[in-house]
Amino acid sequence: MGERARKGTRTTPPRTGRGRTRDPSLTPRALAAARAEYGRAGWASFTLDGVARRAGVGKAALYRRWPTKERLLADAIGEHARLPAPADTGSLRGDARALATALLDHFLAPSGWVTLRVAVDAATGLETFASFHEQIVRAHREGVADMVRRAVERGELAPGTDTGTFGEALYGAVLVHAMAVAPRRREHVREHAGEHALPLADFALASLTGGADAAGADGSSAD
Amino acid sequence: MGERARKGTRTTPPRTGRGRTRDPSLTPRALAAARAEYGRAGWASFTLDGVARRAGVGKAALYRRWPTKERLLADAIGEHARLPAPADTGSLRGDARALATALLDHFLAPSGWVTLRVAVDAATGLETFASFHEQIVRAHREGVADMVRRAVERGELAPGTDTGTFGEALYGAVLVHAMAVAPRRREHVREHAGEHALPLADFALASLTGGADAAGADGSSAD
Amino acid sequence: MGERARKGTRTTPPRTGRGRTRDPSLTPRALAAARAEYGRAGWASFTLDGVARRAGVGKAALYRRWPTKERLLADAIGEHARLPAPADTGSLRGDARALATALLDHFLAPSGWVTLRVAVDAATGLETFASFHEQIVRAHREGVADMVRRAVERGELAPGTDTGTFGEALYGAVLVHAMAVAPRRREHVREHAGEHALPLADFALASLTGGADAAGADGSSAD
Amino acid sequence: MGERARKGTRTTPPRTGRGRTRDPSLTPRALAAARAEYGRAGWASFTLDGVARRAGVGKAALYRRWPTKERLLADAIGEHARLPAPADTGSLRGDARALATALLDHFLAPSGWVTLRVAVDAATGLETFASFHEQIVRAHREGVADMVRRAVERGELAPGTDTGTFGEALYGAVLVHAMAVAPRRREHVREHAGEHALPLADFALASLTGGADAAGADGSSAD
DNA sequence: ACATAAGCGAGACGGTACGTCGCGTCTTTAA
DNA sequence: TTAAAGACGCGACGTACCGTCTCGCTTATGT
Repeated sequence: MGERARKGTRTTPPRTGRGRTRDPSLTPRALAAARAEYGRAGWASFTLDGVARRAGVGKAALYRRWPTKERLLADAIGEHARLPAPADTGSLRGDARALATALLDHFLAPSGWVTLRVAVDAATGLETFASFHEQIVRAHREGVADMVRRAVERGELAPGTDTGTFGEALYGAVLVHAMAVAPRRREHVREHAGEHALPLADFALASLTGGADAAGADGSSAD
Repeated sequence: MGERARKGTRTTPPRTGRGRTRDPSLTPRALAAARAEYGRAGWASFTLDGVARRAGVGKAALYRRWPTKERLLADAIGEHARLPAPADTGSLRGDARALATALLDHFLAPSGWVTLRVAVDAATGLETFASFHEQIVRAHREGVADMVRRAVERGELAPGTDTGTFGEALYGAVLVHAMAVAPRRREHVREHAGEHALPLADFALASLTGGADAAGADGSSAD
Repeated sequence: MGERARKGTRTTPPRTGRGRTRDPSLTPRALAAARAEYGRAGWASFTLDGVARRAGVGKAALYRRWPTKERLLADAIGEHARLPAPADTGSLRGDARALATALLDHFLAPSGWVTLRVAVDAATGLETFASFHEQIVRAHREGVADMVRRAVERGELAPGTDTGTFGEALYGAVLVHAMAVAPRRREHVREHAGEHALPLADFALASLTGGADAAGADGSSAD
Repeated sequence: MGERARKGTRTTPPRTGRGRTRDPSLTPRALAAARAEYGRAGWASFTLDGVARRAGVGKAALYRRWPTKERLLADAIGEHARLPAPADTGSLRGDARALATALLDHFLAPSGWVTLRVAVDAATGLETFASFHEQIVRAHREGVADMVRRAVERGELAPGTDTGTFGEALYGAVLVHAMAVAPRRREHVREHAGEHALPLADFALASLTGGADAAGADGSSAD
């Protein structure tokens, strides 16, 4: 998924075969230049002209690969501009804790705000971000659904357990927690992401398991 | 606090007397225009020319009051971007449900995205938004703490209950829920904010209270 | 007419009074820079970026005054980018010869081709040049009509003489004569514009007056 | 001359043998596309990308045949932008009228403006159009000379009649007449080219025949 | 027959200029 | 002195062409 997904953020490289092939060395050069420019003084110094000049590349070549400045930066800043998906650790609690830790690490990474920004723009309804919006929704909806399905198969949860609210609470708690971190403490907290994430995961789990019989009857997933 | 704080951010506050007096209606007009422009599409669409045009004001008048774009926005947002704070409804459940409903309504309101955008910008670490960052933290931290304190006083919760994670889960769940709403359904969901907010509040409460008395009666399927 | 007409080629400087007045020193600076850039290597080296840089001026200031590169150049190259109109010399022959000489000088001037180019574009039907088209038509139609009217009043021509064909023949002959001059000889011919123009004027006059008094004394057929 | 000259403008003409032979249909396709693009809005709209696209041809194929844009245009125009030459109708008046009609039709034709545009560019002094310039000169000079020579042989004109000014007046009058036609009337006027051309031809003839004895004596060459 | 070599449409490449827009400042007239 | 209006120098934006350079393919020879 990593490879394929990353490709997806760039423009259609459909390659029917016709025409000169895109220089494969150009993309990483551009990304490196983008990181360098961004690193100089943040978004304000992040100029496409600057990136192109530094990379020794034409602006057109950049626009051929990324539709907007933001998407270039997201790609440059990396893999992390994509919401983490749950992994299978063998137990529901393990899955939830791992997911919460990964999410917290993601949001606190230097590149994390790109995700947030794009998420907000996507939610705003800008047509450009429509597809990204779906990705976000799926990340916390289908992703969590899988996690819960595995738990049900293991017998950890009763069938029919509501997954929507659980996912929202889990992702949301981590998100708000990350946003509440003072800027200068972000790096420190990130290094101890696990410790911060544990209570968040456990809080969500407590409601899911402890309150299963109470809240499970109504399968209403408000949408 | 509003008055004092707002004045403080502007330049040379009073005037000794000579010459034309500053138009007192200009400042609020400019702030309203700033909010409108920012809400349109975020920082990218937040243009001083645009604000001046919309407010029917000269750019010089803006620079006479705020030293930078950022400060104008911070001042503009300070008033209306305040996250809803819990109210006292007489019961913890009532407080939580009211808060969740108010939050959801807030995030889904046309102006609600200003909060999110600024939150993101604040999380970015821009110095300009440092003060705003604190406000957000307080909103979900101290605000919820008050709510929980009241519940403890009522005997609904045991003393020493953890409030931080509860607040993060509650605010976060509502936030993610709002972000997951498809753009064209925002208005509709907002009109039924209560139905959507209930499961979110109850989910967070279940974990807090142990899930014993989680709301089972309502099988309301929002939407 | 010169002053007013030249102003007309620039964008509406209507000046209601509000706002900063346009820097009056900027226009001549820009025109000088335009001439310099154009002189470097002709149209190919005539770049708006270059003009702006050389003049120490923003591109926007240029676009505020001239709608297109071509119009800037036309203005820069000068007064001569406007078709000469007949003057009153006291006799029809004098008028015609003066007009032919002025026209030939105009077309052979370094700036003359701008007139031609715009004339062609205007004739093509491009909306932009619609008004310019009218000016050209008037120049050889009404202008010549005045000249003929004066001749009729003097008794040099019979009333009701056809002026349209005369004007077309006169302007056209000069135009084609100018176009036929080899590029490297343009300057030289221009210095002897009178000698070249005389036969052209006389030829047209001969047809108009019946050829009875065509100039025989100076039999110069230029080149 | 057409064949030889055209070949000369292209690069390395022949081919020893090896490799795929050049597509003989490509050159005319490219030239037609070039004319179409140039006719659209002149040099400004004359784009190699556009020519290639319209002709369904790769840019490299164009550069393989013509070293520069200018040379391609010159070649493209060389064929069709040729000014009409006088035909032998049996009488001077018939020749002149036929020529004027053909010229007017030419200038009013959708492709006619190519002649004008190139004429202007040629007059500009661009080296590229030097050869085209000569062609224009010959068209109205040698062509008309032939016409007059025939008239002299028929006894319609006295030997030694000045032909240069006559040609310039005739070609020029038609040219200016065509340029003065309002864009939306071009088609209509073109359908009645004969009626419009008659007075122009007759005007020039009147001067030539009526004023022959007055203006014919001089053989002086100014310059 | 089959390698060799050129031609072909397509289109990516590094550049340069385009015309527009926003910044933060400055300058005008009117109140 | 403040206000609205708007011009100013600057510089980034995203687009379009330039002339060059691969691509994968098609066509013609020469072996």
